[in-house]
Amino acid sequence: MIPLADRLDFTNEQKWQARWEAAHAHDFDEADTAKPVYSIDTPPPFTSGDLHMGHVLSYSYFDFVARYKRMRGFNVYYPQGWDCQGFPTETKVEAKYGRKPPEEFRKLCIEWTHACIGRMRAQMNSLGFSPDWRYEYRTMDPSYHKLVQKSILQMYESRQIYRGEHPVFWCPSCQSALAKTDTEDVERQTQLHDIKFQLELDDGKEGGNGKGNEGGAEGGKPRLLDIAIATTRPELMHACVAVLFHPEDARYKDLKVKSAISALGAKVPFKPDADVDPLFGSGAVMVCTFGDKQDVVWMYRHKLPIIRALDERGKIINAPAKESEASPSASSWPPGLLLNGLSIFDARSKLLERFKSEGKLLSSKPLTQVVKVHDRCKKPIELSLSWQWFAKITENREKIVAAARQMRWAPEFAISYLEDWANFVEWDWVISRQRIFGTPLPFWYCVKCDQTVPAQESELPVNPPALEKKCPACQSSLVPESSTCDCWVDSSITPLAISKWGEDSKFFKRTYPASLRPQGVEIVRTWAFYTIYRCLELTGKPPFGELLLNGNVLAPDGKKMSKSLGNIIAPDKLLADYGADCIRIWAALSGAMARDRPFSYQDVQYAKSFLNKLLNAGKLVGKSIEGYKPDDADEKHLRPIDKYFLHRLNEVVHECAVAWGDFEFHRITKAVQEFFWHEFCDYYLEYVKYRIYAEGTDKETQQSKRAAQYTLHAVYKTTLLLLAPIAPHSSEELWQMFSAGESDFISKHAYPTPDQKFAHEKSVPAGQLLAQVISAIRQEKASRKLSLNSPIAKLELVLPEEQAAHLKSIEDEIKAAGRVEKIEVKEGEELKVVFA
RNA sequence: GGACCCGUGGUGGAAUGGUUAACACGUCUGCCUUACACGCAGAAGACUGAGCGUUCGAUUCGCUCCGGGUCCACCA
Repeated sequence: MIPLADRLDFTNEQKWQARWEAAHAHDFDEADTAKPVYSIDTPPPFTSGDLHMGHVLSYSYFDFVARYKRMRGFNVYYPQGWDCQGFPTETKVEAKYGRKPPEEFRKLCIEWTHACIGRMRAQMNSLGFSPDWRYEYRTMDPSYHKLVQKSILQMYESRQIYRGEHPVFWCPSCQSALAKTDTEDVERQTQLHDIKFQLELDDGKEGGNGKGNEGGAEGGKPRLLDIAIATTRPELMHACVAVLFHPEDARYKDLKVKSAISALGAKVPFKPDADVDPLFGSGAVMVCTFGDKQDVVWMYRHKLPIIRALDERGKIINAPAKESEASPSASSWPPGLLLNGLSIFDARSKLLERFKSEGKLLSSKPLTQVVKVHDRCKKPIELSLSWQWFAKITENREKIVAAARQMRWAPEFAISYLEDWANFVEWDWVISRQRIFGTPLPFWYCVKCDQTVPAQESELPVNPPALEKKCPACQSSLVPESSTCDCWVDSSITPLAISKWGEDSKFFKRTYPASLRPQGVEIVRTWAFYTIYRCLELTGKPPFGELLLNGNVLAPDGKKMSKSLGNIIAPDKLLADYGADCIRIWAALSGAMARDRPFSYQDVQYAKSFLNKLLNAGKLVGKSIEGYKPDDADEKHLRPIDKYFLHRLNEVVHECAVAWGDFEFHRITKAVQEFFWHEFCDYYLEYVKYRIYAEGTDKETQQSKRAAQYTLHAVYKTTLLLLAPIAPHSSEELWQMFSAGESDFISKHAYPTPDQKFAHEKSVPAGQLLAQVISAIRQEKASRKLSLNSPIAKLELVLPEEQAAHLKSIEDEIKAAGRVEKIEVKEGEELKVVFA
């Protein structure tokens, strides 16, 4: 018997982590082709340098699963990667080193990221996570770039990826494209102007003077109807490409309109659209390219033409420079109105003045609106057209949803996030970013031939700006693509990366699709959606069997953890205060899936108490079974109460088996804890002490002792096995009591499964009666303020006849655990104890 | 504004179409009983967010409302 520590000592955890690593206890066994493979497509965390509690929660989840599956005989493939590239790193590196040329900057980003990974990997190890680090990957590695580029080329080949013009956020002041994260919302005061447009009606009637008065009948002109259009951006008027109204708007829905005529005389379509707010202004809205994001939505939806209204400096362009150049659709551009080259502000006042003089400015009133500004320069941003790369998600939405439905989602409702997104998505996925620290897009362009030249597969990984190329057709120099991939392009092929897609077909066949994809519920629309799409396109097969979704960890106050609120819980601090197993038990107890839960110190504290209990009970059990070798022959001498506890143990084993199937970690933990602590420790250990401590050498005493040892051994050992995936360090430490040596890890043993031989249904009434009697005695002692070990000379036990039948089999336990010398039974309605 | 999730003793959270609704923390009262005071025993504390409906019966099913959260969109 290896001596156990007096107190819970979680510094032992590092010892076990080192031993597991040295013994390769969690390695995927590539050579073993007999065992079924269970592969986990773990989320590569963004390499910020620190794990947060959300990571701790979700990574604990699938570490439980990995450890459990290993114990169930699976060959578990559990790699861990890192999502390295992206804007936050660029920001931090720039803040530290300032702006640098791209190559140098990228090197600094890589260096920075390696340092971050080092810290995060150490944190993962101290939490006892058990990935197979031999398969570690980083999205910034050349080998990963190669894979991403290969996937891009294949999707380009199959026409899933194309280049097109697309509006992006643009800062006219800094002259740079921005990601959404570069923007912030600012509330400001502006003017809302009602401007007169006209509708050209096509209802057989004829209009008169074009002023909208009905019923006139002069000449063959179409009838015109005046309407008001509300806008805060009159300077974009020349880019007006449509006027929309709500389909149920009674003012417009029954009109037969040929076209709308803008205040600048352009004829544009007049169409219904459900996104128009009929209560705003006149209920008619002009669509310009691009006043705001809604305009972009409408532009795609109604296939409207694009007129660039502003250049990269935010100056007006594409308005007629001379009167003779009035746009073709404008039947009557106002004479002398020259806007090109003016700033937004100047153009606006010039136009408003003009409209006012023409009577087209119907009203102006103040409006509070929220505008997007560049977070650095605080200047309002514009949407600007630029060449970008796209992936065709809109035409594949049904396919993606169908594939998602083939997978099992835990919990089920989480699939609705994906379905909603698929139904809602308005335009294709923009996969290019004008950033430096990202996977380069492997393309060149020939300006002369107007053609796109993809990289050769043999050239991968490739950074186009670093490789000069000639056009295969005309031999002129190609222009390299300098954009990089959106980070989701990298992470949406993790199931392919880990399964060595395109490199090792045998390995791929064994590990793809991944058995499990664990992830946060908030990235179903991105990570899950894009992964399903891309992997489906690239392999023809859905990427995973089931998905396990986790929610977010909130601060103890129920709010989102944030630096500004100062309510962040740091994993390192918790680790120092409680150790990994307590944190893991906390995670298991937070197991309400895909739901947010506040962090709870109570849970960690409770976990600590429980592990302490487990240790102390282990000391008693260890002492009690010292020198005992389990022997099935002892089963013959089991007392009814032994059978009852083996029966209960078996029920708990069964409950755990069911709960594992549903990833209900809290049920597993709760079931084991309650049984072990409040049944086994609080009752059984007290029942058997008299047998364990018995000195008698007679056969009967020895048999009874051995039967108790048999039961203690079975319950304690099984409990450790049940907990091993959740609290691996503590169970490993305590397992030494049963183990053959240091390399006999608990994780190498089979997870308990229900065993019919322990199903002692008949022992249940006696077991329950004993608990009731002991509880009644304790209650009586408490009410008399007696200590629990105070002896009772004579106990009067009142109980109904049907219960009395079971009394005989538990009399010894009542006497021993209750310190009762003599029992006198009386018949009565309900159970009662009297101290005589 | 849209979709989804949640609303149970002071706190965190289980469970079930049917007698007194787990468990933990906290509180109160005893007890240092030879594994454990990070413990043991006992006690108090909940009309299960509000209102309808289905049902013999609902906390559990349906609807409405109120409150909280997450993701998305955000306004001419």
